[in-house]
Amino acid sequence: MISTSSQFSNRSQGYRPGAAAFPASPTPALDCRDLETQLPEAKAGQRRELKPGESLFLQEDRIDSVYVLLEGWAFRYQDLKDGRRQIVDFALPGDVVGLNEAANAPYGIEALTGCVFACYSRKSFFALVGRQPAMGLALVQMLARAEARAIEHLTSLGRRTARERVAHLLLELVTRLNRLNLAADSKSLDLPLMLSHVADALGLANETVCRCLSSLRKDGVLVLRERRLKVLDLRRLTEEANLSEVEDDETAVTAAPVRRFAA
Amino acid sequence: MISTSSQFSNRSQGYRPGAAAFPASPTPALDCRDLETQLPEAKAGQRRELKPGESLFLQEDRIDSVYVLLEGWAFRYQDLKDGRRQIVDFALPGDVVGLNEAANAPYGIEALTGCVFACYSRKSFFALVGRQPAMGLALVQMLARAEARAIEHLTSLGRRTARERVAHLLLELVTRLNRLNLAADSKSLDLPLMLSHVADALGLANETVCRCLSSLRKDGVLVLRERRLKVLDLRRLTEEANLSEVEDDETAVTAAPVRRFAA
DNA sequence: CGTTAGGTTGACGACGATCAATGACGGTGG
DNA sequence: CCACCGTCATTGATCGTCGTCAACCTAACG
Repeated sequence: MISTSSQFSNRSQGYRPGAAAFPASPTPALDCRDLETQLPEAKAGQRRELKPGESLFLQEDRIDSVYVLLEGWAFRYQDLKDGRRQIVDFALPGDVVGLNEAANAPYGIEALTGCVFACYSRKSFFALVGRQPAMGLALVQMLARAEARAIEHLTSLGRRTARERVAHLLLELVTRLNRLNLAADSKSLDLPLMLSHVADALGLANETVCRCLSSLRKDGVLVLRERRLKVLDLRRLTEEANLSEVEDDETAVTAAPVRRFAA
Repeated sequence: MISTSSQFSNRSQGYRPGAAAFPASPTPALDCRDLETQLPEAKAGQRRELKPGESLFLQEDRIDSVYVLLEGWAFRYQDLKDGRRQIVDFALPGDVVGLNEAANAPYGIEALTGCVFACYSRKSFFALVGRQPAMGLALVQMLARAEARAIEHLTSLGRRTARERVAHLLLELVTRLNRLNLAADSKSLDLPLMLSHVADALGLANETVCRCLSSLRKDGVLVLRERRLKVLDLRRLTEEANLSEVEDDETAVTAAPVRRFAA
């Protein structure tokens, strides 16, 4: 192989030189976590706390509430009869679960870290959101981003190689965490993921994920160890991810992060 | 080959003997096509007609309208730079596209058959839907079904074998067409799909799809030839599909079809 | 008829799954 | 303190599913 690990610095500089001029973010600087801080009548919303590994609900459970994830990471998954598991997506603070589903959920939700959810009845959730136009807009845009992610995820599983899938998922998570201001800095952040989570999200075996990560490390793209991800070469990572033809500026790592109200 | 076409009848009988007692469908007997028939003020909605292979919009196009598919089949897809294509889902009459997306769509929509769409501005669409509670409910349930399909699709690509994927997709389409009363009978129906569509939807090569279909035919499960699908053994097909742990009754083939208003 | 698009089948190889062994780490109890 | 254990990460060896390449077939059409 080619020696790859000796020249990080010249790569990590200069990513997207033109990106300094990215447009001012048109997204409202709030998300559904702000229901509570914005609207006093939302205070009634009950809390639900989960420890890592606990479930918010199970596949087939009846869902009558809407949950806003306030803190922590969770994931949606679907199990097959033979024990195979597919992780559908990861939920980060500000994400809403239980919104679209009628009657019985076709999937379960499990906490990855300690989680805090705000619980609303469907009716009161919509009433609250409707009370503030900016909140409705934020919700619609959040759902649109979730759908875009779902489609990219589908494309990953259908048409990307193992290495591309791993790169793509990590890039997605870096992007989302940066948007939320949850990254230590824009290149280094904590991911509460085990290999098996990545594998179950990407339709791969643990060993394959491990090999891809080793190989990406060997090539100087990133380092993922002990729940900590360092992106060494963001441009390379973006190339490795093999994004769809046209990638929204919205989803670029450099997008303006959400500014929190009442921090 | 083995002769496969000689014994349909004994198989197609007797599927789910207990299913005669399936509950009365709680779903409202209408979908977004009924916006026009139900609400005179919706007549203003413009039409857009597409021939097979034409695009409603392309990946990256700016979407400002909501489209209700009135007739025909279409599909959403995403392309990678290297030319690989992933079909995200198929749209059937009554489905709505352009609803969730903010700004630029991360995918394109292409007509599979001749298609007729009703076009609404986002605002007027929501205004119309809001005018009739049953319509809002129908819309929410349609979206919930679409999401459930998306998750099953994701699970297919991530965790099902090629044969399972093919069986699963065909079962899904049979189910949807039956619900819409678009099947000649419940076991035989027209699918305007080429091998490449199935392959692109399932993340497989054309040849692999072809082999799976041959093998399913050899095993007496189904016959797909010349755009016509005959399900010979629905129970077997369901097993082959390797459904997720708990399958909603809602999605069973035997579910009550939508009753159309003002046919 | 020739041409083309799509479907079918075979041969072969590659990517990733599986199986297995080992290592690193943290917790627990002696 | 250290042996013991369980969990998870890592690496190697081997195997199988499915992708790729190629040839051929069929039907539609000009």
